[in-house]
Amino acid sequence: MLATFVAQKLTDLLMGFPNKFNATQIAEKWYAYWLANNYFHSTPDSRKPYTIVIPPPNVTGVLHMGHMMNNTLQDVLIRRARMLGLNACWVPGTDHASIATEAKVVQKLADLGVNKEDLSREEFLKHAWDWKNEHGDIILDQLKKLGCSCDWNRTKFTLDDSMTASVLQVFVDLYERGLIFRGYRMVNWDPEAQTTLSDEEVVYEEKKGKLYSIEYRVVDSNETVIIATTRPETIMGDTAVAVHPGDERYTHLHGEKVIVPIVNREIPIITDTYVDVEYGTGCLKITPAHDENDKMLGDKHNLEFIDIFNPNGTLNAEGLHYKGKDRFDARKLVVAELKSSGKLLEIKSHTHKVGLSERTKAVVEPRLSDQWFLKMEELAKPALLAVEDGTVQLFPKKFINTYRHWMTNIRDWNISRQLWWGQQIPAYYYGPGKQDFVVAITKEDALEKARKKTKNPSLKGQDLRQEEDVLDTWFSSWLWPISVFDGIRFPENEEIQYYYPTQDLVTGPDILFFWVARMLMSGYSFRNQQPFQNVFLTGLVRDSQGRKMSKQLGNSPDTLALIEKYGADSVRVGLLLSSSAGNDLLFDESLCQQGKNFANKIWNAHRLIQNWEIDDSRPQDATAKQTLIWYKSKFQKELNLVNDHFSKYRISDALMCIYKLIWDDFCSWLLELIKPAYGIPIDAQTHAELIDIFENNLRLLHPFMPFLSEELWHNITDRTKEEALVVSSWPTASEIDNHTLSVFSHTMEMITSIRSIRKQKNISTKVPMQLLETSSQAEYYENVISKLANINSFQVVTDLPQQSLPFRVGTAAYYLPFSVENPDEEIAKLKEELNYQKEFLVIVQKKLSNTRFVDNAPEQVVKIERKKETDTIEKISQIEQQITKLQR
RNA sequence: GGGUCAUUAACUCAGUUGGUUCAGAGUGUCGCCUUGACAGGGCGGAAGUCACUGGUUCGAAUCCAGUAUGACCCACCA
Repeated sequence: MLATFVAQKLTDLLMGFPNKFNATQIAEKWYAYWLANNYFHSTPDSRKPYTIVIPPPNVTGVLHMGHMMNNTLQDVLIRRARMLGLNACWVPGTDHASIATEAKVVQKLADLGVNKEDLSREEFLKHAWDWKNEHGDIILDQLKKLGCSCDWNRTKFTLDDSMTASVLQVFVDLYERGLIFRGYRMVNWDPEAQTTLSDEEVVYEEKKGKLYSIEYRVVDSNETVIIATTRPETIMGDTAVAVHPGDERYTHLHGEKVIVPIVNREIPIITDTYVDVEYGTGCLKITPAHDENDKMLGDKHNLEFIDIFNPNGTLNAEGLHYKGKDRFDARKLVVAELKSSGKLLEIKSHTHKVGLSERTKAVVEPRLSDQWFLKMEELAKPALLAVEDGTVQLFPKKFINTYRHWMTNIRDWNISRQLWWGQQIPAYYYGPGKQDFVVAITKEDALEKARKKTKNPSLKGQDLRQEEDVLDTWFSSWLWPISVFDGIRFPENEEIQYYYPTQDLVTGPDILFFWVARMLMSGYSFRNQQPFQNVFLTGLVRDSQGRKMSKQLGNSPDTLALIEKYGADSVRVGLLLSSSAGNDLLFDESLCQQGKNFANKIWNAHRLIQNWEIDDSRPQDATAKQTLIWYKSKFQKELNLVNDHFSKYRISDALMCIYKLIWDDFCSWLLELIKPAYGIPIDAQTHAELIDIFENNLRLLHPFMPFLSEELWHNITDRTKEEALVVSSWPTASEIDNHTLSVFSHTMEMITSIRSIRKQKNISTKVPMQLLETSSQAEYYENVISKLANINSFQVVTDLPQQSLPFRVGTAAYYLPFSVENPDEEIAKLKEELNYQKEFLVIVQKKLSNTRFVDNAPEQVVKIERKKETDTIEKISQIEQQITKLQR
């Protein structure tokens, strides 16, 4: 026994194809080969382009599950497009991610004992670029491990000179169109990164907090009013107390003043219908500098604005003796002071939503400040229309509603950030304050403009001060599909004309507004055309318990370890098997195992084909010939399905079709039928056709499992053919032989039924099969049944055998002549089935005797019902005969 | 508070215009098999009141209304 085993293993080794393979080796080998042959590189030519721009991952990023999902999908699409003969171009790149990267660099410097404040802008940026040059390509290298076939020669970075040039051009252009302006507004302030954030960069989380009731004494009176607040530390910034004008409890206090505790400032009681009478005491403190709604009231009632915070979230001089304390420490201290002075009446627990900075997780502070804004309303119009009229299609469609809602309620975009890592805003101040400025791409242009504007030709370069702020990261990425082809600086260049608009965009719904919507706006604004035709929105990758993957929970698998363990092909399959468009996917590692099993199955099928001994002199085996004819049609049928799935972005359905085609139809049916008896060589004709078929399987498989398919493509034969699978062609559709398909399918069902009876009755010998000559019959392939169901003869009989085991496929009845050991049991079974059929007949006949059905239902449907009726009657008669036989 | 989507087998999900014997797939599970590609395998089986309640219809997993549960989006009341 051991000897045979060892002999087998030796044979394997000699043949060069052991029953296992090294996925990592294969991946490295072929990725290098593809790169060496420049297969991923695209230049404009006479073919139709198929373009995808990658959603640029942050340079700070490492490959997480979301990236893997996303980029696998893009790679599947781009590889298939390449095989379809399109000029496939996948533009890769990274995003400079200003806040995230700056935070990383600040942290790194801090670890070295260096404060950002001690560095000049230039010195800091040098550190930042060093960091980028060292770490920026990590994620791109990881994408290569996954097999992504990006055109790496085109790799872009949102802070590249060419990209920055586009950004500046756009800024100046929008400014000149009157869409960019400076404004003193309430913005979201991240006290940790010490910058503003756009509304989209604020994430709200439900937090348990406290609601404090504080007593304010009315001036020259013993009366008090009670206000409720979640932020008692902001009382230093209070400049009014508001009540509803119709609230009778406070009518007598209109026009009076109250004293703010601790600061002892007198502030007016104002009336405004904004105040909710029902809520709390109906009395509201107003802190115009630290709350959006309070600012609105402050503007309306001409209230004083008192800003009590420093940019880092500590209190400034307005905070009196709490000056320098952090806002949360100050809160505790203020509460303590109020408590000791008896002004604090009540503390209730209270859950409310708190805005957090998406990048730093710091609690966002509403803060009044001078910032740059972009007016969005006009820009949004064509972008909304494009989605509504179908010029741009969203998959899945459900996102259209969300999109519309956002686009019709769009607010101005705060585009300035108080950071250094990013594009510095090209605005130049020439006066003492920030009132007088010009906007220009270069300092020279700015100087010229400033001279004209001031009518002062002696103005010098050093009189200009460039705006310190940089632009929001998204202000460069919203131009991505245009700027990667230099389409803004050089609108007529060949590249942009050829590649734009791109075809598909694959990204997560979380950046639908951040990015997708804005790209649409910039596309229409700067090229009068949509930037892409289809947007495929993937779901979130969750863990098997449905939880979001996050660092805190530690439930996000190490992606590189997964690739290492299962191989990139298997991980891709694992991800894709469970990813329907737009729905979140619950990732379980077992899916990768399933992918690996599939890879192994294919590997071994190839090994079988490869190791067969071939006999040139033998004529083609009839069963094999028959089976090959069937498989070719089956393949065509599935190919059509796969193409259809692709057109609807049902990528996992497409993969499942291929999975079943290869595993079930190819391996379980075709190979089993073609396989000659042990020791007999295969005929050359069959083998050659088999290789053709296997190659076609590999073509279908390639977009999903690029590495393994490429490896087998080169292993399987040395005939002349396309040089590599990656640049070979996707199978083309051809005729389907429906007759063969249906006969084969009937045959397969018969085989399954016979096997089932064999299992039940524990029959392992060869048996004959009988059928009544009077019975209606379907076509089937005897040789196939003989081989796979161990049937040795097919007898047509005039009378039902006395003792037999019947089975039925459709309406065709067949019998295995066996003595029935326990007729009663069989009769009982048959009677049960008889009852079912009779009941079914009643239902069908009831339907058919209903004139409303016959009159209203489409003819085809009625016809089908009539067929059901005749079929069922025939079945009933068969079963009754079988019962009668057994009863004798 | 406003809105969107979902709920189908143990799990993850399909189910297209309401109509095919429509209740499906993959995984898992159970039983049997195993020296000739693959135990990461083969063969066969079991498994669901389509969330619930009504309605429309000749006919509902599918359409409508309501309820429950969950997810997400938007806006936020101190």
